Amino acid sequence: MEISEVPAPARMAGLPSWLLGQTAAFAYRLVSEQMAALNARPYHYRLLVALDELGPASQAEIGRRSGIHLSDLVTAINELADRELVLRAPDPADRRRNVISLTPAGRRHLRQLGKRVVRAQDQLLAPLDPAEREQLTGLLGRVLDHHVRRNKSGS
Amino acid sequence: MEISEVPAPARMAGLPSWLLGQTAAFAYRLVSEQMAALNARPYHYRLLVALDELGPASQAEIGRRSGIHLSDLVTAINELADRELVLRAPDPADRRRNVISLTPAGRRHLRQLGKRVVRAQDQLLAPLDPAEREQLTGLLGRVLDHHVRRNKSGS
DNA sequence: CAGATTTCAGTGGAACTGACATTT
DNA sequence: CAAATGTCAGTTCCACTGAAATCT
Repeated sequence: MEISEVPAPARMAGLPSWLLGQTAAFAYRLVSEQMAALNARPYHYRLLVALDELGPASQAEIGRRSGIHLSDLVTAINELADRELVLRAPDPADRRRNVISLTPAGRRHLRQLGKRVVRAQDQLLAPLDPAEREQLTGLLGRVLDHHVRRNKSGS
Repeated sequence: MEISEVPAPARMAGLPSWLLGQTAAFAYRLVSEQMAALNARPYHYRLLVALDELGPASQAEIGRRSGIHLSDLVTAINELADRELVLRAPDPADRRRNVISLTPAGRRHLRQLGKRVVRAQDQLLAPLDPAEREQLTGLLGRVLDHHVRRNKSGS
């Protein structure tokens, strides 16, 4: 991901959708770079966070919580299970299910990733002071909320 | 693109990078949907805007201006040339080059796309009043600027 | 049987890499 | 020859579809 050096065609530069896309790309890259140092991908962090908040859970539950597609979850869990950061065990109570749980190593990994995510946020928002950072997250949160609610009812 | 219904795991919901990614995804989808009605993709709009600002230009120039990768440009121009929205002609002055130019139909197409892009922005920012919209674009612009400048020198 | 869960194979767009031929 | 240009084939990542097997 080298990302266009943004010659900023005049007509694009003012478009919120374009600004969002470009900024999100930088954000994603910063986070990815931080993760890569621990051989991790953003999906791993999202998954581990969801798992940490849920406790041992089925893949379907993790999918709903993390927003990761079920088919992608399979892959991500495979990757994490191979490194013994999570454990995948059949649920004796419901044999359709796998119960996924964090291992101690997984918990450590999550903490390391967390630190790096924070670092990436700081790099991302470097030009903004704390008040402005809150303004930005506040505005984004409201926009996002609006669309999330619309989509929930629509599905 | 159905997009996760965003169950907003607590630890993600506050992360600017996550908010940006999610919001950008909605923005991208809104723009894409608007374009799809005219059998167009976002790449087409970016390309046509660049071309309109440049006037007849080589593919390399369009790539630099639009931020679209040269190899992707080939495809996008093929698609637009097939519909006679742009014209690809060899440059007599430099036979390595193709000169790409807008046809009248391409210009009309661009105007139609422009209207739809505006509509998408409005859908995107629906929950914000005009002052807040400016705040958001202002903050995003500053963040983006910071990273663009960093990357320009670094390449 | 409907419905949920897990898995797998595959699609599509965006962005990129690498190689190549051609021309300046 | 180095550099620029255009083309093509292929890769990676995210997000998603569709289908199947298994189980409640």
